[in-house]
Amino acid sequence: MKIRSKSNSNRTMLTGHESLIRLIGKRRRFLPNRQSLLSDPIQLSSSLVKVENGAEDLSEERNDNLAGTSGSDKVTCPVCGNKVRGEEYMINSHLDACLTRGTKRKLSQQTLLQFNFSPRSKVQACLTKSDDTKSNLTSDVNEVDTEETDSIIYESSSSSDNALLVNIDGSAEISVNDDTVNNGGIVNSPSLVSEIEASENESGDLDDDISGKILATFIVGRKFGEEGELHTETNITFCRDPENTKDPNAIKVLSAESGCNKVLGYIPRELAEHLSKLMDTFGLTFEGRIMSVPEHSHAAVPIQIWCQEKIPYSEIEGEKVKLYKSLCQQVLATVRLSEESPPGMMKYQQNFCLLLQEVLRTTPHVFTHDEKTLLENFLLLSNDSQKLFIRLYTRKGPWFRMSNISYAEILDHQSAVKELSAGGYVCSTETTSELHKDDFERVLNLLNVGELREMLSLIKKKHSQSPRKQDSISALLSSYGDKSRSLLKKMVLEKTGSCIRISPAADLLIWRVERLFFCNGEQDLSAFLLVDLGIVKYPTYNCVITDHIFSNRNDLLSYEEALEVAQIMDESLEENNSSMVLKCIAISDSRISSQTSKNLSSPFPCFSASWIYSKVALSGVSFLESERTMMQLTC
DNA sequence: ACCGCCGGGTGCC
DNA sequence: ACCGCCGGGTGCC
Repeated sequence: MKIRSKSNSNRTMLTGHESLIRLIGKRRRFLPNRQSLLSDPIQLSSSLVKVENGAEDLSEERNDNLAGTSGSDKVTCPVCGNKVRGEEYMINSHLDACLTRGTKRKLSQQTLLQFNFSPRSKVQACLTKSDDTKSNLTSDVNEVDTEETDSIIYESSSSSDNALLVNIDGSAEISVNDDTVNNGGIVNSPSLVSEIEASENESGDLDDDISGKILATFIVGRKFGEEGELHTETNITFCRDPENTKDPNAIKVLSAESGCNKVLGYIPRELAEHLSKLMDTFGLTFEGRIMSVPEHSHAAVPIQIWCQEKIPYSEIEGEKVKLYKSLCQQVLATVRLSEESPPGMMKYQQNFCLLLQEVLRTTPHVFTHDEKTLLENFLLLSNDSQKLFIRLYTRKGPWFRMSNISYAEILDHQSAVKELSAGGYVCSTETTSELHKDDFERVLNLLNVGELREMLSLIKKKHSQSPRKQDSISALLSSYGDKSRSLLKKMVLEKTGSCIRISPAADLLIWRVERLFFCNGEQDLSAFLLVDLGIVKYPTYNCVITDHIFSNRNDLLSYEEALEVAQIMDESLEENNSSMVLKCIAISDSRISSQTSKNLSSPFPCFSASWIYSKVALSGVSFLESERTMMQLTC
């Protein structure tokens, strides 16, 4: 293998590694195919020769991506702004170093490469995001000049970094078109949109004044107010809470009965965003009443609100009339949107179900019949079951002691487990006759140190009182050999009580659904919460899907397998495990050569297995090069 | 969630 | 262990 650069390639060990990390996203705790991948016999020595050649090709390809950087052309690093020599691994090393600086990764190398270093490449847009279905989001898919795209991308990404994680072999265009606006889309922030909307409002619809209208919404944030009994038909009033640290637009809900002193909760923030301006700027006051009282003390309470006052249009200036009407429209649109959410549903639950429905709607062709059934049936489960499943899915687990599980919003945990278990969504030690070895050890880990010590003391042996939990566990395991293992299992389960986990099948399937929905491995359900809390705001756009990212199930499966190899490579690089790095290179090499032209025909090459494997091989080779250089230096 | 915060588990540095 | 520290769970004004 040729050492490419005398001084620079060894400066960082991360060459190419960063882009691999981006492809992988969050590491999976369990790789379903880890064993089979690694036990697959591959001729290491012979394929390595090929890999060397392959690596040359790959780096050529990468340099092509860096368009126009042949020879000693200089390019401007988009991160630090410095001029960098555009040759060989210099750019990669530089970018890796730049991106690794600090702990926060705001920019992705891939994005940077595409948007800044390939000015001549044709653009093919892709849509990925749809996690904010509250907004009408438009991303047109068409070919545009890259220069133009660059500017759009940069503007948008400053306000919403993740929205444009567009990993296609090209780039993306976000456009806000007039249709969106006229459809009454909710507009959160971009001033561009508000202006258009304000100017095109005279379209004659009657939805521009809320005076006299009854709006249905909810009381939320009840845990922040005074706990107290609520009653249907109670009259309520509203009061601005500009001092609120979490949201300057906050609107308190007060009980009208008890002299307006009791804070019942707040208006949902999306609605308060607009209502507060109506209250502040136009002095509107609202009243309302409680429609029904939910069973859970923290659940949203359905209410109706209205405003009696009329705005005397003749007395205010034209500009203000426009603002007023636009605010009213936004309020009405927000209310309409929230009407779709069934009562008693938690937000995370709504989001999860929406994600499921969306994926079932857009990519049914990648699932087997059984998988589709499992997903569809989830939507039919009871509220309790859905909530419990989602809560557990987002936790680390995989095993949980039932005695440790308790959620305020779930009424009956036991029957939820029963239903989930019957549907194959969770496994329970109650219903599983024989625990697998790995599973047993994970369950054993659920015991705390005290409990473990207690168990150890039952054995006559003078145990060495090591305070370490892992020591106690291995002591226990070795005390009970294979023969008495079932006895140990029984004792442990007696201590833990009933334990449950998400079933491996459901776990894998939901992971796949998330991956399909977000088109990356970085985002998960928490992305919804981020939007709900207003921590990130995405621009308004519509998804126009022109092509399936995965044309069939097999493409998806081999892509997933490639991601597993990528993760193994990532882990191996991290722990400097050269032999495993070699192994991954060999796997990648054999996969690439067995499905050569596939990625060329795909409309979205970076969602192909070959693409992943090329990155795996590239980062592996870079690692080995660095290692070699280091060795030379130390000799 | 890239935050803050809380609260449990853990250990003799 | 009446500490610090680590790491998981959580968040809907």
